[in-house]
Amino acid sequence: MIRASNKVCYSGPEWMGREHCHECHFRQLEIFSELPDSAFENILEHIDHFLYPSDSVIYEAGTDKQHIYLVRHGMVKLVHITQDGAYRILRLLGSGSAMGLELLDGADRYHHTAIAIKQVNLCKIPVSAILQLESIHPALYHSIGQQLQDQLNLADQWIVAIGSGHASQRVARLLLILNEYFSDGDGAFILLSREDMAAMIGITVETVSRMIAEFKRQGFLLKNRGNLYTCDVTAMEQISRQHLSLS
Amino acid sequence: MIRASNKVCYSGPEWMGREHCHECHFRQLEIFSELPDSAFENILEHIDHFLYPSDSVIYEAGTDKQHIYLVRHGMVKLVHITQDGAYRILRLLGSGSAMGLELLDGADRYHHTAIAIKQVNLCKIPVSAILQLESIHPALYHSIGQQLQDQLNLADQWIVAIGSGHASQRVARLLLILNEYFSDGDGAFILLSREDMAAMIGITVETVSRMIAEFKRQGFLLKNRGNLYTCDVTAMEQISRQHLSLS
DNA sequence: CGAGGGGTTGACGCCGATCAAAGCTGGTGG
DNA sequence: CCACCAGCTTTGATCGGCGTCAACCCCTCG
Repeated sequence: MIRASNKVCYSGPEWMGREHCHECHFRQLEIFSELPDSAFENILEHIDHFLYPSDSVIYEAGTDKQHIYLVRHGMVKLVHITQDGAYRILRLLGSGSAMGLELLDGADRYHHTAIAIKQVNLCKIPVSAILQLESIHPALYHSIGQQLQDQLNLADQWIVAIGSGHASQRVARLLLILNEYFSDGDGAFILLSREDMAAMIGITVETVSRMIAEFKRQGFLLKNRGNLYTCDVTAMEQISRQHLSLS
Repeated sequence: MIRASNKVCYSGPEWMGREHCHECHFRQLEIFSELPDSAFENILEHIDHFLYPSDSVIYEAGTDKQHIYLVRHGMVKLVHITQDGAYRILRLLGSGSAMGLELLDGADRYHHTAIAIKQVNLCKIPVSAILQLESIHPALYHSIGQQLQDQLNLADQWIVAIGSGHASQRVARLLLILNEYFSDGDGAFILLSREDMAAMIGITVETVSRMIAEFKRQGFLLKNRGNLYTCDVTAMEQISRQHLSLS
């Protein structure tokens, strides 16, 4: 069982102010893309813009209740922690994703804990501002519905990816997901910690380590620079279908 | 690996007509509960009402594209089938749930295959009718967003339930879900086929059978009548946290 | 330089996949 | 009414993969 790591940090995020909102790509974020300029004039004053360092907690399940968050840049994990301390990563969110949408549908608390993986740049928007915007611009409903649908698709894909197969297959599927959704322009992605990978695909840290090490030895996983890696997509796709036997 | 069973039946559903809509509890279905009576006058003529027998296919991934479905009564499994024939059950839907909502958010095909488990009573509604209703009554956006949120919660719960733990724990969690969401007034629920359970929690048919048989022997799972069972919730909760060792 | 945390590797035992066979049950036809 | 059959369930035997525990390596930071 994977337990919550003690490496999380609760240090406060850096406040980036509000004046950035006018010129920022805010408007290109998915959920606002359909709205006219006029919609923002009275609403911007309520939106804060923050920078969260790696491993910092953005919100915890059951707290706050007042804001939803939009990821402008970076990478966030949504985590479920059970009473006995086991923790599972439910999904990864990147640029353009929204967090905390459950508050818009009558939930009285966050359903997950959100933790930054890479440094995260995000906007914090009061629920009341969203509700107000919705009533004036029904197009926002579409965008939020789209977000929910996207996350549902992610969750479904996750169930398929992790719900069956041997350890090598699950790790291969995880690498394919990282490659597809979280790679930079060069097709390189940050390799997560073994602990995070284990918490995502439901196997132990040691087994993840063995698989990753084996992939490296076989040349399927190559280090670029720093913690950036590229993977052999063809090989991974084959392994994701057919077990790679060690020994 | 669980393969698609050949027991599915493609026999056509029974058409129940349209005249039932006026007096039926249609209006109590979640996604329409907020609309006024007047909203339905011009829309009812487009809504069909069907009865699907057990094991019949309601729709297949990639086909039709024109309708969403509302479950009035019964039980449906949403299934994902991979190219190589492996199949997984993503979730179970009961009364009040909607299927095919992905068509409202720009998807050009169904994302899953929907198959009746028990006999299913449902309404088939053209996408165009929903879009038309939405434009007149924005309250419908709320209901559909709520549906999406509910299904996202289900998927999240599923990931937690099946993504980790020993076989006995997974079976226990599955029984708890059946008991909570799919039991009748007496707290009794239909025990699914071993094959369906296996496809849901990612283990083999034989292992599921061993666990269920053991639960019966220990008195944690009791037969009421027919295929209706009740389970010892306390025992299941304990097992769901701590492995039950055979032998 | 030592301490500490993450990653890697090894040894071992258990759990569950796999293959095989026998029991059960509901449906069909004689 | 019973024999029979097909499909599902249960049970057994075996084996491989992965969890578990432990040791060691490597890198970073104080």
